[in-house]
Amino acid sequence: MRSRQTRTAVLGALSIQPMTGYAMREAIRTTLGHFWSESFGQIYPTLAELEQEGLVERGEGTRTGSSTFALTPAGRAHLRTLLADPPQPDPPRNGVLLRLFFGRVLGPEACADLVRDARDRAERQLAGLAAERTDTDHTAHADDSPYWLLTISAGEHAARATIAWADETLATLATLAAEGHGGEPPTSSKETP
Amino acid sequence: MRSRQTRTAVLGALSIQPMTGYAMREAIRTTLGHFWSESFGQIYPTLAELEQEGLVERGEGTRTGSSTFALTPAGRAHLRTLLADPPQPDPPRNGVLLRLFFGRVLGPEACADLVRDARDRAERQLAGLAAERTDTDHTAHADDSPYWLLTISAGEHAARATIAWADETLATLATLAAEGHGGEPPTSSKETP
DNA sequence: GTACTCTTATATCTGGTAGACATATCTCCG
DNA sequence: CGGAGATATGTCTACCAGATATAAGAGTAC
Repeated sequence: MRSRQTRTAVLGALSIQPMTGYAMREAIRTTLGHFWSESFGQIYPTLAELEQEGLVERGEGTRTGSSTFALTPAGRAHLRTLLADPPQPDPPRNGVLLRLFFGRVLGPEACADLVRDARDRAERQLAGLAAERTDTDHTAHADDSPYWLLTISAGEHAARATIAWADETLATLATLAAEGHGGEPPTSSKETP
Repeated sequence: MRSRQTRTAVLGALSIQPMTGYAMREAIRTTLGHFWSESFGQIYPTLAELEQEGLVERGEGTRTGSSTFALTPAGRAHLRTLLADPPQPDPPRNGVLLRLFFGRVLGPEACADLVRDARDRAERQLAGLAAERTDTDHTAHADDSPYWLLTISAGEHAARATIAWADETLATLATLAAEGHGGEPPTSSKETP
């Protein structure tokens, strides 16, 4: 059985409106992008499974060979069950922190570059979320939008936290660099001088 | 070739001190746990690859059949290269936000439970990080510890952001519940009343 | 002193996933 | 009206995570 969380995302997307597999990927990428991701490799097999189980219905698409999927009543009931399941924790993987942890090998300046990049990304995300926030306010789905705004708010809190941490960290790294904890000698110098 | 980030984590761990595959998994789980994870399925094959390439050296372990791995000079140089690579963004997957996004189907009370759980987890993480912080201060690796503290600080910022967001969100959900946006009707009621 | 069990360490194996790739349909311009 | 590029759709493969099997050592009772 495919992961329950992917099924949740797929059924949830169809609970907003019927759509094709490709459209679903786009919707997930643009709207859920800051906290979720699915790839074709999951979406299509999952839709096929759900069709087998009678939880979604396949309809004609606009193009030959394409299909639009819609939620059946059974599918809607199943979605409620899935949403009530406890969330599965996903293993964290933060490439910036991994590099920073071994920062002594890399040196303070390179670490600072890394942190500045992360800060920039957070700023851009904050701007993107602000745009989404106004979009959501102007869009029709009045019953859903309060919940959508909660997820946007989560992204904003996280981004602001990243920015605050980055500023603190840059200050710390500056003093580290000044004190001459300059990391390991660069490759030009010998191991045994 | 196995993911460069896994190689980075493995070589980085050996840069602290030589260790066995099992010890490495433990070290990654306990020390890097709040921002990284690796499983045996990656660690052992990666170690074998790195040995082939002469980047690590296999030594005798304490038990029959066990091996201790140590960084070679070439391995240390390779680690520097890997750390300089730009971090790979990992696709986000936040189960709590996924459920909250479809919160209309689930109802405000169940959503509040979810958010309270997330808040509890963040509180516990904050406590754990505080413990790690004092540990790090008292441990020998003086050159590494400034960098380790930076990663701990990142975790603390993130956890505090989660707590602040949770408090805001719980207030919002309370008003939603009061206003009677009670989600979809429970399964007992009919679709067309 | 010896045999048995329980815990801990190590390695492999399987299902699931991400993203590259192949294919087909539209649209716009000549 | 025909063709080329853009866009939409679906499949395939290599890789990864975690569960599971296997083996060693320590402790305990007789």
